[in-house]
Amino acid sequence: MPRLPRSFFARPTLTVARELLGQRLVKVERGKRLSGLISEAEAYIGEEDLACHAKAGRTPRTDVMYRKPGSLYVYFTYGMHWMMNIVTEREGFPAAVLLRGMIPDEGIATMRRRRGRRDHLTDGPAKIAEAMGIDKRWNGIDLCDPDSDLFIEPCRPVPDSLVGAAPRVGLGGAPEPWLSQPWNFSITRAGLVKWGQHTSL
DNA sequence: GGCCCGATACTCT
DNA sequence: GAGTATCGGGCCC
Repeated sequence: MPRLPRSFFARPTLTVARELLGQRLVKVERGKRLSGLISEAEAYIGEEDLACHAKAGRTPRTDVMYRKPGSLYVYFTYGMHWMMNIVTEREGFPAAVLLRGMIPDEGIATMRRRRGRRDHLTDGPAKIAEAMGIDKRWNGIDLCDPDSDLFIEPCRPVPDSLVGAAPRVGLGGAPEPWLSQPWNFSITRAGLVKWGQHTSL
């Protein structure tokens, strides 16, 4: 199975976030594939970015952000939700892309079961993690290791005309300019239609 | 569709 | 002890 190589993630985080749109997130469970196309991704870049967890430096939680690109950073928030991020740039520099939206494709019945048969399967970061069965056990795994059961498969590129950039979501009181940086990338609603996808997004 | 709010436990101060 | 890169239910359009 083809998977995006480390060289894809070892680039500027904004580039990686933008280019992750339209790529396929795949998890193999007991030989069965769960997958979806990434529709929204958000960049967090370095200790200077005061919206980034690494603003507090290297701690037990943020340690993975300093590791090699292509590592998975999974963290827990609001007392109940897991979030998936992919580490970017060079080893030693803390940056990552948060996966915020996905168009479900393979294994939808499994995702629906995990999501309690709710309609909105993967239109939010915690929903993706729940539908894909990702929790702390997956923190630190390497998506570029040919043996890992989680990876990004190259798929259809999304043209710029179908992509929007916006401020990042849920940052609350983060100071400027970080609060307003347009570091959230998504396939627009019109773009989703053009893609022929019909989802709850 | 929208707004409001409570749940819930981990992380760092 | 405060804050949190969210979600879903209740309610009202």
